[in-house]
Amino acid sequence: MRRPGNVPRDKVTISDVARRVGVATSTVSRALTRPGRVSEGLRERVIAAVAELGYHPNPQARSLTSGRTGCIALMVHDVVNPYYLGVIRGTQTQLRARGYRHLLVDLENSEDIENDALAELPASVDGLIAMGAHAPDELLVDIAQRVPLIVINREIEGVPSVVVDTPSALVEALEYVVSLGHRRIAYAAGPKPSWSSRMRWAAIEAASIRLGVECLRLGPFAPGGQSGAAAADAVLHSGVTACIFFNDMLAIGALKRFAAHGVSVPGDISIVGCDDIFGADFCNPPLTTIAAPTELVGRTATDMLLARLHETEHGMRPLPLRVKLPAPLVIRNSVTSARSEPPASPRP
Amino acid sequence: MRRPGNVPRDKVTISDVARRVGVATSTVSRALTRPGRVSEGLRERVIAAVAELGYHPNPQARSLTSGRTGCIALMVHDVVNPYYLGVIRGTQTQLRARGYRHLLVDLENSEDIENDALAELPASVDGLIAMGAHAPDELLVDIAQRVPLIVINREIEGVPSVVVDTPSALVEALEYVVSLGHRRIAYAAGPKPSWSSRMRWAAIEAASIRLGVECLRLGPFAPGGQSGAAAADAVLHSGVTACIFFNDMLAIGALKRFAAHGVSVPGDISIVGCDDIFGADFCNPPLTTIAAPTELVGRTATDMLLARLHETEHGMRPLPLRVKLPAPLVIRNSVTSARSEPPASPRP
DNA sequence: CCTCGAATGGCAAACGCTTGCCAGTGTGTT
DNA sequence: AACACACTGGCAAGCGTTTGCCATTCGAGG
Repeated sequence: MRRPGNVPRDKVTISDVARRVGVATSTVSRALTRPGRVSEGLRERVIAAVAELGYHPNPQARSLTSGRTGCIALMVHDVVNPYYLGVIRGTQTQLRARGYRHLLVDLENSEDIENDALAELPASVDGLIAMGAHAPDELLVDIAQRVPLIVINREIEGVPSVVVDTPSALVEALEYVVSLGHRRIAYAAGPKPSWSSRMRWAAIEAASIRLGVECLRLGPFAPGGQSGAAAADAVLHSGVTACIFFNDMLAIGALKRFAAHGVSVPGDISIVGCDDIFGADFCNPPLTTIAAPTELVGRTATDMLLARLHETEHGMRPLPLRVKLPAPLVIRNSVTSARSEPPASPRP
Repeated sequence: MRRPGNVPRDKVTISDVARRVGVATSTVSRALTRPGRVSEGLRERVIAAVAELGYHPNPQARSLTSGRTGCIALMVHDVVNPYYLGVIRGTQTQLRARGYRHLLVDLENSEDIENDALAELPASVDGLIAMGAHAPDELLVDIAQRVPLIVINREIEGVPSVVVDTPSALVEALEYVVSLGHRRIAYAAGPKPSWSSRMRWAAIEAASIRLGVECLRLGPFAPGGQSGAAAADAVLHSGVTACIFFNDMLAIGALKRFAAHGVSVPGDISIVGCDDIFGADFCNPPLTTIAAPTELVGRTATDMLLARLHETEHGMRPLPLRVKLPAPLVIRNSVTSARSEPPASPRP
């Protein structure tokens, strides 16, 4: 499949194809993008010429006229957090299947970057999926009016969203922990602006009151692994016998710290994570956690976005604005019965 | 021609700015993109008008004429593999700093998708970073002539590359394992078309001959976690006392299988992984592995690509074609001295 | 004073494609 | 036979920028 003279092939444009077939460029364009708008025979001849010439439509030119870029942006707060992996895969798969491209925007945990992205992106993509955005509601609502937007793990009036129902599962987790005899429990909170963390705490707090157990709120902690150490220390000093962590990153980070301090999990302290990220099943001990259906989240968000895109085109009726996906509590080995006495202070 | 879709007509274009300032659009364009081409005073007035009107250049139109898209694609074989996380972060950071956008293309482990991507992408991006590409050399060389391309973890005549020197570290690992008394060792290979896996095996094989130990080649195995189980079984049946795995995904997958079979690591069998992915440090036991500097890999590849882009523009001298990054062997707890006898056969 | 060239800004032609509108051709209906 | 109309394809006007080239201005050297 080598080309004559191995000279870089000149750009072949739609008019080359048109000339080859002996029709107008508009006809080629329609043959390629409006199935049914041209006769089948012509269409085949066009396809043949396209293949023969090795024609690839220029996406820039295409989007300049059509106003569509064929590109969807996914904003995540921190690619390095494996939590996003599933979501990325989910959106990617779905997008690819529908012929869209995937712009991944890593916010690197920075609100400045988030603001920049939110300002620049709407002009270059057909739609936006924002995950764990920290921006204020109004900004997001504003953006949603200019470009189809789906937010993940956050609910805003007027912006379609998909959230995973971790609060319910967290309540279940709390009940489970309490049923094992724990009476003093902590919640290691995620970042202040995190909608998820607020929801999680609200659910846990309410449930702990209902169950008549004491539940402390620790933190906030950054969601990265290093903060896990700080969280672990806070947990230790709080004197609780069990702790629910905002997410698995934190929990795993804490696990390492506990190990370093010689604190046994779940012997000395029981912990439950959240999200069931990569690693939660093979850390030591394997983490009892809430399994977020991340890939499904990605697929669902993408479907909603795509549906929205086509809704505009075909004047369909509005689609569901909010989807809440269930997340099962998965019990592994990081929780056990409370001992009769509070845990010893950290050993050397 | 009506505007497509029913987009609110609030688009501010360059001619709005031009009108506001009282100059031609070409002048606005130059004020914005050719510093020094217009007088400083005018430039400031343009900037002011831009801010006042809330003008954002239309990226599509811009790239149509300029031929630049401001977009770089990163192709990875499987986003779900945490190995890529660091690389993604590295490219992302660097790209952002230089004002480029980041198209993430997940190949979903499919060569079809890889081929599609390789065919479509060059038209829509300014440059390409391909990680662990399976495509034949010629195709990659061909593409490299049309669009700046950097390959990661693969070396091809005529295509700039950055590779991690895992083979050297693997030799070191082998020496380490042998020094601990192991004499029958296995290498659980990665996918057939993987350049990395071939290089790794070549290095290990040569070293094992030099060291006078027996080294079996098992596999190939897909790099995903599930294949770890198959790999574990193969290892068990091969009767070796130690195994070096193509990567940590495989090793961790095997670890789970070993645990399920009641085979102790490193008691019954010693294992070493490769890459030091997220999780390698907190699995059970923590994995002795080769720490690939993934984020550095991403940054380096990006720098090379960007340099190449500007080299073309400014006629600079050619840049380094190949970079090889060292990867340290990190010793944790999955390797121990060989027992005097070969391990027992798998227990139920 | 004249000439020359750097500095500055404008004109208009692309860039490659999509799409509203129109014209020519059949086919079915009355 | 006349008419309506669906079906095809072509024309040409953009889409919002960039950029090659030309015109003007202005200061300095001759």
